[in-house]
Amino acid sequence: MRGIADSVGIKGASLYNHFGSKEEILYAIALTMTRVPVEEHLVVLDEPGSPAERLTRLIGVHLRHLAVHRVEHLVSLRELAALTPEHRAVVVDYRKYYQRRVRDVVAAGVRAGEFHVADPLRASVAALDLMNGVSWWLRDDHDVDGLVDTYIDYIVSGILRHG
Amino acid sequence: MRGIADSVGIKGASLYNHFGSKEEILYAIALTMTRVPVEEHLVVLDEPGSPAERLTRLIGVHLRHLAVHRVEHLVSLRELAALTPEHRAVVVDYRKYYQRRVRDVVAAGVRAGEFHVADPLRASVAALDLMNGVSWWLRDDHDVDGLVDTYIDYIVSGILRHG
DNA sequence: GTCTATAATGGGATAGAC
DNA sequence: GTCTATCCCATTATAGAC
Repeated sequence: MRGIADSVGIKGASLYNHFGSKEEILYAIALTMTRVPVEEHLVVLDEPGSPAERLTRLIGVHLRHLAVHRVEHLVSLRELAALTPEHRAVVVDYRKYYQRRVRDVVAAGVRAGEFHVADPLRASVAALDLMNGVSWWLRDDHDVDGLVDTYIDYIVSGILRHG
Repeated sequence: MRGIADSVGIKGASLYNHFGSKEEILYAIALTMTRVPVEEHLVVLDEPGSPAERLTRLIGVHLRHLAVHRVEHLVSLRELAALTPEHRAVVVDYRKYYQRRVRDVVAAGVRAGEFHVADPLRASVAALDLMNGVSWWLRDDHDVDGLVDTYIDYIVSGILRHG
């Protein structure tokens, strides 16, 4: 709490004018980091285009969001266990839904003959692990555009064998 | 500490007959989880065979080790920040060395015309992220043999474009 | 809304009996 | 080598002045 307060330029005790508890702060971070992707990223999966085109767009928005909110992403993962069971369930549900939608577009690509994997769920888990792994080592001086292009290639052309 | 003691069937205070501090326990876990892969896995990179063959064997031993020591793997990642600077440096150095050796075999594969990636370092980071991501969701009832085959395919044929 | 001061809590660590 | 009892201290949280 003191660290958070320091970074905002106030004392630890003053945080309690804005949040009821530490858990509430962690929940706010974790909730934002899972709800925003569901509400704002997944729309690209409903736009026109082939599964490969739609997944490609999702990889872009996913990685760019992660690049901007790297620390919050790590916090929401690390502190998931510190949430109340109720709050944790909300976050986990958002994550599961996101995962499911990625799996669905992979499965659609397989049905359309664009992708060639035996197990769409496993491939979508791998794709998300690959993307989320970026948050462990990304630095501000990295070229995000190049990163996005490379990871689209790794996932779409690589893991999913498109084209 | 009390949780660890419970799982061993003794009281928390009795742990101090075996370890001097909590940090010492965490260091023992983290050190084992980084030194063992360096000392025991990397030998497969020195055995005969093409880069693709040697990397394929490394993926196998890496994932099987991770499947057996899933919890320790997560602990050593999560508690890295809890180590003393000296201990953390040792662990980080082992990890960097492992990473470097994987990059080297990827680079060798590129030079040999087996792999087709623009940046061997980035590809090796992706490959390791992909493998290590498994520890977040692997369960005891998963088929590790099938997992290994799939991930070899994702990495070697997928990301690295072999064959 | 922020501050200082302080309470309350939880968990790492120690002492000493057995 | 394990136990109970306790200490210690960092951290979360509250009280009340300004």
